[in-house]
Amino acid sequence: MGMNESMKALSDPVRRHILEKLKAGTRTAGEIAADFDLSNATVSYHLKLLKQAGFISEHKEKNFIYYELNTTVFEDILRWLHRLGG
Amino acid sequence: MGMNESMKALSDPVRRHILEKLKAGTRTAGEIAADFDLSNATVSYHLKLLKQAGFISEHKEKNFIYYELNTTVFEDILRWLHRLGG
DNA sequence: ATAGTATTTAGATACTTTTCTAAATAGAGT
DNA sequence: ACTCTATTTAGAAAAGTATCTAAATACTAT
Repeated sequence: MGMNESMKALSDPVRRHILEKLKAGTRTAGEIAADFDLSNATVSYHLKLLKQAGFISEHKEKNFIYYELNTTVFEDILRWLHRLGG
Repeated sequence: MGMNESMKALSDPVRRHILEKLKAGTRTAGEIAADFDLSNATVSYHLKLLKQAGFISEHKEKNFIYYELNTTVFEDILRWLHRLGG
């Protein structure tokens, strides 16, 4: 975690779209992948980066992996942006 | 401009540092470059990206180019972050 | 045990970004 | 006009990121 990892994570449109989707509620990896014209492997890679940056967390259930949004991480970024231009 | 350009611009630590420096007041390209262990050409490249994304603006005076922070661009990003996690 | 589904990991390739050096531009002062 | 300083642009090399396909893992259900 840290500012750099967070900002890098948010710098890709696919990853921002994933977060927006998860804002509406928990989703499985497959449901998330279905939104994109990308292989599941690629979406899995993006999920991994978001998870590493702390934006999402996962839990297994049956043979699905559910992802959910983790809002606490946004605070540092918001603080930084507010200090600069908010 | 647009979300993608803004986020990409903020995704690099050098560029974030430049914005922080400019928060304290207008600076010339040279003064900004002096903060980094990078060539002036490289810093100039980062300034160009920040300018294109609308985060900074420039004006010439003698043979210096002064850069200054442009806070209005932060609003879209703040809105997006607030909607998601704020 | 086997077969099927969901997802990730590995390795390769293509693309993008960052950085450098050298050359170009522009303006200031002599 | 010439020289000096400030800065940018061009082109190339290096590093980093996104993507794919194929193989691996893990769990379910028969």
